[in-house]
Amino acid sequence: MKIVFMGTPDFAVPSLQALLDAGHEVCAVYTQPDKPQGRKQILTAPPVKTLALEHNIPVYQPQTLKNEEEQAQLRALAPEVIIVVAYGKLLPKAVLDIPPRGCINVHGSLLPRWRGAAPIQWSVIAGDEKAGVTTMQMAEGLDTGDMLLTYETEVGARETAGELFDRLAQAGAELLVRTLVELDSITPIPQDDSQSCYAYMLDKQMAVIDWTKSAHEIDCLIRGLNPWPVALTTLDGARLKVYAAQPVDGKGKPGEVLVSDAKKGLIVACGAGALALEEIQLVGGKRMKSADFLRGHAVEKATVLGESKE
RNA sequence: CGCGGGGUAGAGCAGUUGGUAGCUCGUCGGGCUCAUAACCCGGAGGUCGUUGGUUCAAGUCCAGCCCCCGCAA
Repeated sequence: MKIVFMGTPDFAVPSLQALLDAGHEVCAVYTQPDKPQGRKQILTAPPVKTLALEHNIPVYQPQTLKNEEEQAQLRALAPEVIIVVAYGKLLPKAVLDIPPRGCINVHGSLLPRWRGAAPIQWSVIAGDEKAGVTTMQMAEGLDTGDMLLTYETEVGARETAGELFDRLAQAGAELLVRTLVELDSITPIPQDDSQSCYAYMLDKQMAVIDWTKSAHEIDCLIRGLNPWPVALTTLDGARLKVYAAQPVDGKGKPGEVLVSDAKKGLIVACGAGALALEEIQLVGGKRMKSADFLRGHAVEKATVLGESKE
């Protein structure tokens, strides 16, 4: 099938690869403009662009698809269908109407739950037992199109958003190829709007751990924010990132250090239960196991995390 | 030249006003114990990121370079 592919981050890469492997004619790839990244602000190409260039596929990186010129160009490519995977831009109706078979989107959640920008992370943060990928026939609106196929999987008790992300990216690619094969026989299912919820973009503010919450809730937050932006708290006023933790038994004032031992690591009380911090990182320092951390940093028992100390 | 922290034994950290490199853990050997992530005794292990400079003498001062990391984007 003659396809225009729109996508940007790592999540979209397996899908594009799968389309190519399946022998589809990807005549163009649309992706976000290169952006400066990292400490040195180096202009970096999105992962999808890199893959496209390797296959000598023309790459377009318009700022917007809302103007007539971009739409005309897209029309000239005459795609049968447009595949959208985490492109990062809303497609105007004029664009949705270009391909005869419409636009098909791969979304990282079990719609209508978690429409929006960061569905996978929110699945983990919310403690959902199941997550998945949905392909849908795109409509105007944010992830509101009729559903085509669904892939469902359990979220591992210790799984991080990053791990789930990788699994779903792969599953999404397979689901996409299957969707195209079965397109004619699939009956689109409208979403039940009353069951929908939104996965807003993650920001650093929500990354701050509220120790009055239960150990389980905090654990989900930590896993959901790994590998980015990573859950935060403070130790004696210094910013401390928590990459991984494990719920354990324990009781105390929320945020209080119950155990600080070079062998047992750090155990911190939560609103309900406690968390054994496994991997942490202090400002400027390297990321390490909490036991390693304690060999070089003295943490008094009864210290309270999350308090800004004078 | 966006701001800032850091590179010292396998790991994590100290190292004061420049003067022969320390701590905790691990590791090896021995001991104790019904037992232990327990305890006791002893040992091994370091070109102090790199290059050059100042000095009688530099991990410690100065300059350049490499690498890691946090913030901001």
